[in-house]
Amino acid sequence: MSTVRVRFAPSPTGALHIGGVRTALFNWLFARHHQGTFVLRVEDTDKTRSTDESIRIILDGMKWLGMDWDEGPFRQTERMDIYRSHVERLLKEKKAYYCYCSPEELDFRRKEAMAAGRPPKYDRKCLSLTAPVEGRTPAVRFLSQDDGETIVRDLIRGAVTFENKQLDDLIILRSDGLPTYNFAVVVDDVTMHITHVIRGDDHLNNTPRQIQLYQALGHEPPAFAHLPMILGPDKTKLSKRHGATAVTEYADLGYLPEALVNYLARLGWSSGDQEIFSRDELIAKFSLDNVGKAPAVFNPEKLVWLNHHYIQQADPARLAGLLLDLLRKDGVVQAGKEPEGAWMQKLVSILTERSHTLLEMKTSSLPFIQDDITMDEKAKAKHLTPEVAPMLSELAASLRTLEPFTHDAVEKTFNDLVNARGVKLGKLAQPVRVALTGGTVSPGIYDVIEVMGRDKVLKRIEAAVGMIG
RNA sequence: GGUCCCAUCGUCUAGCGGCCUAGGACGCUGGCCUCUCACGCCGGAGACACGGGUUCGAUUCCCGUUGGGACCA
Repeated sequence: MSTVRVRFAPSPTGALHIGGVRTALFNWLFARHHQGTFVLRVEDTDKTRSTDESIRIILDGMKWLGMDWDEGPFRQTERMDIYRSHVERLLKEKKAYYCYCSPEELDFRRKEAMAAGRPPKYDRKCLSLTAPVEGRTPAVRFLSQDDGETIVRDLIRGAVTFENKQLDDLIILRSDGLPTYNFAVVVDDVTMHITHVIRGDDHLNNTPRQIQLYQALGHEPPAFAHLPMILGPDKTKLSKRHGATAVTEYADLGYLPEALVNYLARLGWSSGDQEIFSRDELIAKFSLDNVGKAPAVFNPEKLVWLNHHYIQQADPARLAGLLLDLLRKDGVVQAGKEPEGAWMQKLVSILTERSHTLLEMKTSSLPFIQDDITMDEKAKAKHLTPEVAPMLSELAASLRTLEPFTHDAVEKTFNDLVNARGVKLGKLAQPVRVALTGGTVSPGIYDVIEVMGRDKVLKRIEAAVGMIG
């Protein structure tokens, strides 16, 4: 079997989109599974909408997700000579012809055809031309077959048949000298020796034309695999109005790349009942045979669940680093004045369990990092009442001299205190929690006290007592 | 409008003629655990779009209908 060569070919006209990432992922997994080559190609012929900034964002997104490429990134704008020489060849072989029709004329005739109930297909007016039309720059059209049918043998859909008479002579080179999408793709895939074209479903209708181009160019078409689309909750094509759709946004929202990869892999692909896949498992188990045909709705809740799972699995040192990045970004922590690494890891370890995203973790870390807390008035009214003040004072007194200042020792202090007073633990723990964090939700109170440290703890309990005053 | 694709719980999916009174996961929900919130554990509700065939037997094969999507303009 020949070596597998696949490609991902995004247009740099904006952010790296979730749908695009899934396509990239399946190509990447396919390549890695078969120990093949993964080519990255930037389809930037649309000069008005393509930007270098977009290219950078796309490459960053790929790197963030751990999808490395073996060749490229190639840019179509650097390959114009290649497209033109292929156009020349087709013209010479009479497989293409110049077309001088203006957009207005084409539009008029199209409407005319439709009004007459005929398919709006190019009428080959210019095919019979023997001399150039004065004062006009021609486009080049591909002379397609009008008899028989073209069959797309798709690895996911099976054989899909198109009648050739439905296909019209597509423009391969525009009058401004730029190749059209369908032509550039074919030339690129031929010259880059792509063996498997794995792409979105939205290109299935383009495929028969492309197959004809392969044939005209004298090349065997690659294998095709058309992936089902990813839809928004309203079952239409995923787009901006569905919320976050760019990979970078997920990074900013506090998602781990492995969570996004795992989630995207399971969108349209499955391996029995398994939900959690490591990168290596994905590579080992990925197969086009297990890709579904139906479009999939993007479900943010399941992504959150996976993210939570991967946060639990992640190395605390790594999480501490990511958390620090977020804190720095918000200006909560200044560069050069970061808390000690070991302490950050301890903090992370008590926050991990209830963090579904890094953003959540950042929020819950604030009482431990900042000098001041934001007091939730409702929590204060409910828990910081006059009758708990003496108990809080007593606790502060005990904690002032407690050695060692650890989870277990703090626990003993709490137990002694509530036993002596004959109250339930919650009667003490909740007021302390509110005093220390400003709210009613936090990790276990002994953990909170140990990690927060004696100074902050005493200061805040005393402040709470003062507030009850 | 034409062409093409698709159709299992709300969502992601398993199922490739009998193992299915349809399995798993997210979400929802009842309970347990418990210093709060989570986590975790145990339980529950919840789907084969419809109609014809084929077959001893259809979620599974074929046809049609309906519904959704994409592409071309």
